[in-house]
Amino acid sequence: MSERERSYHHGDLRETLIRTSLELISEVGVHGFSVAKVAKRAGVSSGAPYRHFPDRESLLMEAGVVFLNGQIAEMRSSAEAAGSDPVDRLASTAGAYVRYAVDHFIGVELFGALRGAEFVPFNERKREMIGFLFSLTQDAAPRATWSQIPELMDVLLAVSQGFSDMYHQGMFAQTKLGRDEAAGRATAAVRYVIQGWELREE
Amino acid sequence: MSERERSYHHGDLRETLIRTSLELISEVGVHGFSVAKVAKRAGVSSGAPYRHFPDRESLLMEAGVVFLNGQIAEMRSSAEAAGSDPVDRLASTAGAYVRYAVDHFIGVELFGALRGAEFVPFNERKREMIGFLFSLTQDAAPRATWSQIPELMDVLLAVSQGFSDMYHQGMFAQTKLGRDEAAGRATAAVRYVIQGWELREE
DNA sequence: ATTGAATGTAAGAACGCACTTACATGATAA
DNA sequence: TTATCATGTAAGTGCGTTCTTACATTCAAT
Repeated sequence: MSERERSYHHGDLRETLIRTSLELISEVGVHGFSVAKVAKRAGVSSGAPYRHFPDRESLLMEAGVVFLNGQIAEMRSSAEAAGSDPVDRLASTAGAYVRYAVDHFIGVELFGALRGAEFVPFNERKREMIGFLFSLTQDAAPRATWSQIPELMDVLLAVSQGFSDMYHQGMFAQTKLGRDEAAGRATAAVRYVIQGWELREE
Repeated sequence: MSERERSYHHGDLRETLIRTSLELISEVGVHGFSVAKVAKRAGVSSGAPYRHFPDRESLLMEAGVVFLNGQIAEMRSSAEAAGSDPVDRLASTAGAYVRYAVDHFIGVELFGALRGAEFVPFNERKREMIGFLFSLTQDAAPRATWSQIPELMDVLLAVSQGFSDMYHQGMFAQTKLGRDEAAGRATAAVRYVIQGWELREE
């Protein structure tokens, strides 16, 4: 493979560029992502990516799709590992969300950059994640009506995304917070939210 | 004043640039902020801002300070208006946080851009806000130990910041969410968190 | 073996950016 | 009035960006 990477024709540049994009983003953030940097890091000329992606956004979107795939997979396996209690499953999933986002240095900005109807595969993955969270939330809050579930889910998403972004931007009151601590706080916060929601007055 | 703005010497360019920066940011976000755009919008040459600010970051920081001042003021008056119940005060403050952030289109990215010891006035305002939230949290969760308060406060910040950023990036499950609805959900979420936290097992 | 398509390179156009320099203007104070 | 200084302008430097164009190389099918 490393021999192939040295030859004139790379052989697998498309996938390499996507992987390299995620690697770059994990260091400089979505905001610092650029086609030129990715190309340089992949050891290829700055025009080469345009043989595989029509423009910058398309490459970013493909990377975003791979990111969401990985995040969803982590969330699913984390829910599985949490056992059968629905609140455990939901809380654990939120922790996985934060861990994955922190590890990849990807925050809410990705969703801002790829908002719009033109990013079809990304939107599909987004819907998949939302559907998964929806069913988890449904199980964890069985008293919730059909219209309350998205509201509750938005709270849980806000907590998870908030922790990810705050970590990502060094915004915690007491710094020195590790990845797993941040994720742990998110799982605890989800429990608080669910428990507090259960005893609201309607 | 409009006469003054037309004359060769503006007369109050420094303050105008700060106001214009916030106006620009509220439309294009912190990421889209640039000295050139601010200068153009203020009707002044692109070099003029450098008579008042040494570099881009300094202007951004001054705008950030004004933003935080306004946000803190809104939070304080919102807490005041909420009455004497400490949970009401805290929840209402979170709503004010979200409303102000949404109105100004400023999210967690600002804290990322202005992280660092060199931004002294900004850090002072940050500390002021944290101190205010700390005391509110303390009142709302009287059972919390000294070390638990920052943890709980981080959850509340994550919720508020998460709602702001998600709104800001169009990331809600059901869109068509207005500013006040987003803020309302944040206040509700804070209540859930506090109530859920109160009945945790230690 | 030859040819054509896919995929790489090198170079550069066109742009926006932060910031600088030389000069112009106008307020202020002697 | 005149000199000084703060504050504006015009123009430009240098960089990084996206994306294009003309050409080079290699692979694959005939």
